[in-house]
Amino acid sequence: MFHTLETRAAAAIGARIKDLYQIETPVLTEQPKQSGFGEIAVPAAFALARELKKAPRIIAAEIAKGLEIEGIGAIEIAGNGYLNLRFDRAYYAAALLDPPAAPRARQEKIIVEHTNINPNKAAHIGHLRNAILGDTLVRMMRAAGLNVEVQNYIDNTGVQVADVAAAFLHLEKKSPAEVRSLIAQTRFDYLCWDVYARISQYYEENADAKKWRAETLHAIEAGRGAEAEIAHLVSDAIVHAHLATMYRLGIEYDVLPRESEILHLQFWATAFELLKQRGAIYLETEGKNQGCWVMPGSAFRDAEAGEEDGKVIVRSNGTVTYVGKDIAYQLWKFGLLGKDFYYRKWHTYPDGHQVWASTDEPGGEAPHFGGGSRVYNVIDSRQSYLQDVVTAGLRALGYQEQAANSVHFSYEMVALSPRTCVELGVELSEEDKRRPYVEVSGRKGLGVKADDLIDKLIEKALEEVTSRHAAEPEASRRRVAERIAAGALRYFMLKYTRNSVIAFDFGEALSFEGETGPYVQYAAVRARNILRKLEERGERLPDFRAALSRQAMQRQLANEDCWQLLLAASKRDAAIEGAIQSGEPAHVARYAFQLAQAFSNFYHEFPVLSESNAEKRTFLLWMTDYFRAQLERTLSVLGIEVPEYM
RNA sequence: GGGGACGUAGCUCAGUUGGAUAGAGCGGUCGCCUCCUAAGCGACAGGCCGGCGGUUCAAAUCCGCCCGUCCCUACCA
Repeated sequence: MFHTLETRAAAAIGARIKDLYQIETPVLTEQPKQSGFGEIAVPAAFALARELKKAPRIIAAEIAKGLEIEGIGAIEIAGNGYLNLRFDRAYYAAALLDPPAAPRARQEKIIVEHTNINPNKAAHIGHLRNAILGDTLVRMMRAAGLNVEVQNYIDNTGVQVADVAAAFLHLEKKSPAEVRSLIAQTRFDYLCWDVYARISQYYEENADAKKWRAETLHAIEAGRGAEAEIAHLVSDAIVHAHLATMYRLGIEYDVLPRESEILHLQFWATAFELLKQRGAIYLETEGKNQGCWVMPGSAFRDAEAGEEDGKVIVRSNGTVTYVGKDIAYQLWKFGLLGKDFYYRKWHTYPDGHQVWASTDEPGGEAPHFGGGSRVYNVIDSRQSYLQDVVTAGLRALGYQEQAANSVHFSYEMVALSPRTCVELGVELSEEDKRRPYVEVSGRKGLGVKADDLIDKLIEKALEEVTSRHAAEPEASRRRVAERIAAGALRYFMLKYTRNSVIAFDFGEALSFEGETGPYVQYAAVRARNILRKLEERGERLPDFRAALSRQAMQRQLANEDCWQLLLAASKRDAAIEGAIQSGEPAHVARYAFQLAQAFSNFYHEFPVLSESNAEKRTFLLWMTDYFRAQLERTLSVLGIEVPEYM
């Protein structure tokens, strides 16, 4: 409703300005610094002052004179020329009594690719940031009525998988059958974590062993031999492990496009032809890139950079780089490749949602994937260079619109605080100890595994729950602890804006107080508790629309505190809309925290159930129920569930 | 060398397209559970918004230079 009034006021003032001065200008609105100034501030007069050569205050007065806007109670001129708008409180509250309108559904498809973890070891905290950001972006857009498809790209034929396959074969001396039984009998993603670190170190000490990598990659591509078999076993098992890890945080996918099919279905060959035909890449005949197909640097860098190197797309031995495959994949996402995958069912989530994986074998019914009009690639900022190359590929092929609709949804890495490294038993150099953070390294096995962190959070949450609710059955306490843990973790990853490096610290991640997920959950639980207590006393929630007249709302909302609280609670949709605009999930997290703070204030200031004035009590019950609904609706966009109790 | 990000309270971070007195959490000090759960609430302390210059009625925000930290700059992904 806030958003509606905001839009309406901006439009009305814009029309007014056009009438008065024949100037068409978008009218910006902002929030007054002080609540006493009203609900919306419009600084439009300042921009007009120069053009009209008049004092802003005079312009503001001209605009305001006789202007009436539905739902706006008063328009005031303040400061050097602000227009401050005050809502008609009763009008506003009456509008909030109506159930929220369903967001207008739009059919054009938006594709979000996230998670995208190499399937060769357990997921770590850096992967969690990616998946949580991506999943929250999806939830934000779906809440706004957009049609979103979630893709998780599986690089199951890449170097990292090859390394682990080679390690099992050559270092661990395991047959495919033995790997199969390891998968069945061990914590396989954790085992691979160590195996990958081991072979990475082995490669460093035995340079000639690196031929295993090339051999294995070759075998995988040909689909033959023990190497290929182990590689498939490893990547499939790890993908299942990753999906299970992410599901603990409520993260689901629609489709898993896999690199093996990009290879087998000749996606690259098709893209290669296109790129050659349209001159997007050229065969280098001299210099260090001789014999390679190269995209010129001018395609993806500023012209000023000039003589910079191009990017190799096809190596001199004829194999395609990762970026090349990524260009083919990006073309497919936009439906520009002229080819499609086949699909098979990969996994059915407990809630019934089906996730599909690509396959090269025709057959069976499957939904239609890909063919989006806008694509978000959630990938960390270190890969912005490669993402620029992918987008440049689209542009070079003449797909300007799709290039413009390719969004690299970038974010900074999750590193480890020096203190956390010490806690993990990692030896740090004197230099590293002075650094603000230490980078995670899969090759060194340095990092915090996602499932370990989640387990740790659950354990701590369970202690807290048990200390408060010892009488509840263990299974129930555990379920509550799991929700608190997931809420804490998701909020922790979302509270930072995207371009802030997170120096992961156990102390901060394990906190349940202050600006955290559990704080917001606690507010929602308390709101529910008031309503539950009401029922326990044999009462029911009144029909608020019948019980609260305009006059009653007018009386109750004359209380400034009540009005400010209601206003804060009503801004949920505006907050989400703003977060989509700015591409910043952290803004939703921040709003959730502010909403919870507002409710906590309400909770302390107004004892709802013991209120003796009947009208006020009904009003407070309505406020409670409204807060509850808004808290739940906001938390669900963050992917955070409300525990039964806390 | 080139490209990019960042520098705001002791610590971790917000700060909308330049706008009214720069905010939050943690940590610190002091209060508040006979009352819908204290994972909560209130109060206090804490700032040359890295530095210098410029643009403007107005700069933490835009521009230039400098200092500092980090990332990228592969025929790895």
